[in-house]
This record gives sequence, C-alpha cells and structure tokens, in this order.
Amino acid sequence: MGKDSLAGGTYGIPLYRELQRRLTRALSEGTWKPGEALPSESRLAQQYGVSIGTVRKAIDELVSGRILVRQQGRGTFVATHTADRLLFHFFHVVPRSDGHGRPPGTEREMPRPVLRSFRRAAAGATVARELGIDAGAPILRIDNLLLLGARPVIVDEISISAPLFPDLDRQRFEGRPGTIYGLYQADYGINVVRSNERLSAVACPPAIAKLLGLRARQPVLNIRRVAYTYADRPVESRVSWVDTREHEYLSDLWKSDPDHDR
Amino acid sequence: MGKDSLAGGTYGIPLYRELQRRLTRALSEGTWKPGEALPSESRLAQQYGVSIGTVRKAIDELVSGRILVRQQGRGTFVATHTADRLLFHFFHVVPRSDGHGRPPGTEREMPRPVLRSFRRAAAGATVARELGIDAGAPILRIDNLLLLGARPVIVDEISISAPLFPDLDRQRFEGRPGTIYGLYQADYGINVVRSNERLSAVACPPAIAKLLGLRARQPVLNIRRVAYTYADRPVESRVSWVDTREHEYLSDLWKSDPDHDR
DNA sequence: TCAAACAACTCATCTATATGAATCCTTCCA
DNA sequence: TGGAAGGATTCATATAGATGAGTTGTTTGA
Repeated sequence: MGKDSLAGGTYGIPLYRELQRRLTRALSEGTWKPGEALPSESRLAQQYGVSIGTVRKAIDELVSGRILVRQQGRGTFVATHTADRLLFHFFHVVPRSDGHGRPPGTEREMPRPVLRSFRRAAAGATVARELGIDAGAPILRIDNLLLLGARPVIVDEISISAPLFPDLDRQRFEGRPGTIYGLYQADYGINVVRSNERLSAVACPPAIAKLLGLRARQPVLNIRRVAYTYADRPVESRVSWVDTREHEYLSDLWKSDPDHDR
Repeated sequence: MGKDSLAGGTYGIPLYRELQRRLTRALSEGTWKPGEALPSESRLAQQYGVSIGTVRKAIDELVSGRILVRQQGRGTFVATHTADRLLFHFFHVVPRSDGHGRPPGTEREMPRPVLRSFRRAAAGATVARELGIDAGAPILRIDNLLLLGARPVIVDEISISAPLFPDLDRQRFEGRPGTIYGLYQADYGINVVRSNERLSAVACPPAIAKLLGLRARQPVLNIRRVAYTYADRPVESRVSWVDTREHEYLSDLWKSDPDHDR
C-alpha cells in the first residue's frame, strides 16, 4: 500500500471517483505534462492501494473526456493539443455540404491565422464574468483573421487573463509552432479540455465586414466561446464572427471524432 | 449457456462489442419498447453465455449514448422521450445570458408549438439525401411555430418519410400527448437517439419573418438538423429558423445534462 | 551486421466473486 | 388498516486473476 493510499479515506463517495479527483488535481498541478505518460495502471493501483479495475474505471472517464489518451502496449498519456484534436473538438466551422453527396464534417481544413492585433487591455463586464476575474482586470486581447482556403471566413477576438500568461507578447504569440491552445499548453502548462459555445445570428458590424469581404449589416454567425481547463476553470473568452455563405457550423454531439470509438 | 450464446462466435472483435451490436439490433427490432426494462444483467449474462462484467461493459456505452438508462435497484430501461430529455439533448435554444450572473443553459423552458401546416409532399434533393430516400419520394411536411414564453422564436419545417409513418395525419399529430419525438416513439416505434445540426446565419425570408415578427432580411439563425435512430438510420430532416434577438443556441459538448454525470 | 527470437512491459478483454445500496413486494403484527 | 420488518431482486462498487494483443528493447544466431 503506497503512501498515497486511499484506504480508509473518504466515506460515501466511491473509491474510483476519489482517485479520479486526485488524478485530475495532479494533472492540474502539472505532475504529468501534456504528452507524458502516467504511471502504468498496475503502478497506480499499487500506489493508491486500490485494484487495477478501480484505476481503469477512474481513468475511463478522463479518457472519454479527452483529458487522457490510452495506447495499448505503450501507456496512458496526457492529451496534447495536436492539430487534429483542435480540428475535431474545438473548431466547428466546415465547408457547406449542400447538394454534394459527401457526408458533413469530412474534409475539414486547418484554418490559417492572420494576426490583426495583440494588445493589453482591461476586462469588460462580460469577459470578466466569463473568465471569473474582476471587471477592469488586465487581459490580453488578440484579434485574428482566419483563412479557410484562400478566403477570410472567421474573425476571432480572444481575451485571456494577463496574469495567467506572464511574458506573453506579440513575438512569442506569432512564433508559436502549433495552435493557440498548444501554446497555452506548452508554454504555460494550461491544458484546455472543454469549451462552451453560444451562437446567434447578427448583422455584421462594419469593421468585421471589411475584414471578411462582406457588406456591412449582412448576416454573420456570432459565437461566444468560453474555454475551460481542468475542474472547469475558465481560461479563454473568445468572440468569433463567421461568414456562413460558404461555410457552416457543425454541431454533432456524438461521433464527432473518427478515431474515438464509443 | 443460453440459446443466444456468443461462445465460439465472432473472431477478432470483442465479445462485449458483439453483444452491444446484438442489443442494439434487438432494440431496433422493438424487442424491448421504450420505457420497458431489459432483462437483468445477470439474466443477460446467462442468456448470452458471458460474464456479468461483459454485459455491463456492453451496456455502458449504450447508457452513455442515452439509449438506455440504468436505475439502481430497478433495472435497465430503454430511454423514452420525456420533455426533459428533449430539452437537454435535442433543443438547444435558450434565453440569452448576456450580463446576468446566471450560468448559461439553466432556466430552460419548454417551447409551445403552434401547428401552421401539415401536408403530404415529394422529397426535394436535399431532404431526400438527408433521409436516405429517393428524390420525389412521398414525405410528410410539417410546419411549426414555436413560442418561448409568449414570443414566437422558432419556425420549424419538418420532413419525414411518409411510408415510415403510416396513417399519420393532422389530427393524430396535433393530438399527441407529448413531444414530436415522443410521438415517433410511442406510435411508430421509432426512437430518435442522436441528431446532427448544421448552423448558418442568413437573411430572413419574408414569409418566415412575418411569423417571427421580424423585418424581412434581418439576420436569423438557420439550422438544418437530421435526427437518427439506432444504427445511424436517418428519421427526420428539420430546418429551423431562429430569432436570436432574445435567445441563443447553446453548444456545450460536455456536461449538457444535469442528471447525467460523467 | 542484420534480422529473427525473445522477454518485459503496457493496456484490453474476460471471468468470477463479494459486498453495498436502492427498490419492490410480501409478510407479519399492533 | 396501516406500517414496520424482512427478503428478493436490481444495479453499483471493488477485488483478484487469467489471457490476449500491441510495443519496445535486448539478446541471440547465422
């Protein structure tokens, strides 16, 4: 029975759920970094003084929540923000599928970001509420134009709490090797695991319309996303404006992932 | 070992997955109707000649896919289309949450439907493709206006394959006791278990605008939904027009359900 | 040197069993 | 008549172990 043994611990709540809580906390504390392997199931079982089946049950939900990834013969790993993961779990804009026989959601394409502005600002009421910080608190405000194919399709307005991302500046942001969530993860140990989006149709503001090559007041899809890390801690508030003339927003609550069979 | 034993059966694919396949097929054949209980886990184990753990694993995914519902001490039941289930899994339009401290998604309200028209028609190309039938095949076309509070917010244009719903007429449709999916289920044994939605922002057609109390060409949210039953068989194609001045579309891929913890 | 064989390790599947918790039904007694 | 007690049945949790499959690294042998 290892030093972290759960034996004789919490009452009322199941062992596997308590173990899950501890694993999640360890994850949020950076005990194992994204891409790294956790100890093997048998070692975890030994360490926490539970059976291997209980360890598997604790891990099961973290895997189905895309927080961990299991690989037979290799181990269990902390999920990383690869381009694929971004595409299938956090990026829902796809080419329209009107008419063609092709099933929706296939042939997704990685958006090419063009940085429009990077600056420090103070949180407005809405962003503050979404990020769980005080109104007026310092934030970083990043405006991006996303190209799909050759065409500008999305304008992203990103707000993140400045103290969470020390020393993040324009150079560093633009020089990131992968996705934005990959940057949060690799440079700041913040792993975005879930997001929540609220959509509405609005008349396009002139400034946005100019970027999208749209006439002002034309209908655009407005998306407010809040991205969360472990334990539902908000990390990023993002407002997107989507030109849906040639693209659409795909919401497929199940089977959104070709790899992940369930 | 029961007559349905899986022993010595399929090679290569796991027992629990084969059992899952058989259960799904039995479900689609109406062996157990919605609301009814399946045989107990121990009985299923006996019947199929597998251990109880394997039965649980087979059922696990059907439960997480909301196809079955487990109740400790009672049994395992085929999910039914209660108002709650509709609200949380198939109805994503909620009051805007701008400004208020209230978390998004709470305080949902059941829409009140007003039937605008019920008629027989021929499937157009898009609907035919979505329903997996031939273009020109007979369909039922139902137009609904949905009120949230006192206000008209959504126009629904529903298309279903006529042969799938024999003898369905306006009286029967309007006289249904519960939701539309409840009608499909109770009267035709068709259990909608999944849906897929594609959203875009468009200028509101005049006919729709009149119903929603909106000026023509104002931005509205256009939703194309295809609803599926077991084994990904399409059942319904629905086009919705949503007035998002006071409401918005909520897309929360995880924790959309207060009951269902995962 | 190269490649096959092997060993050691991982997660995946499957079994068997025990105990607890929730529900339902019957029995029994005041 | 009513309600408590008990028993039977259900799913929920937890354990222990066997076997299989996939991966990795090492050893062996031609």
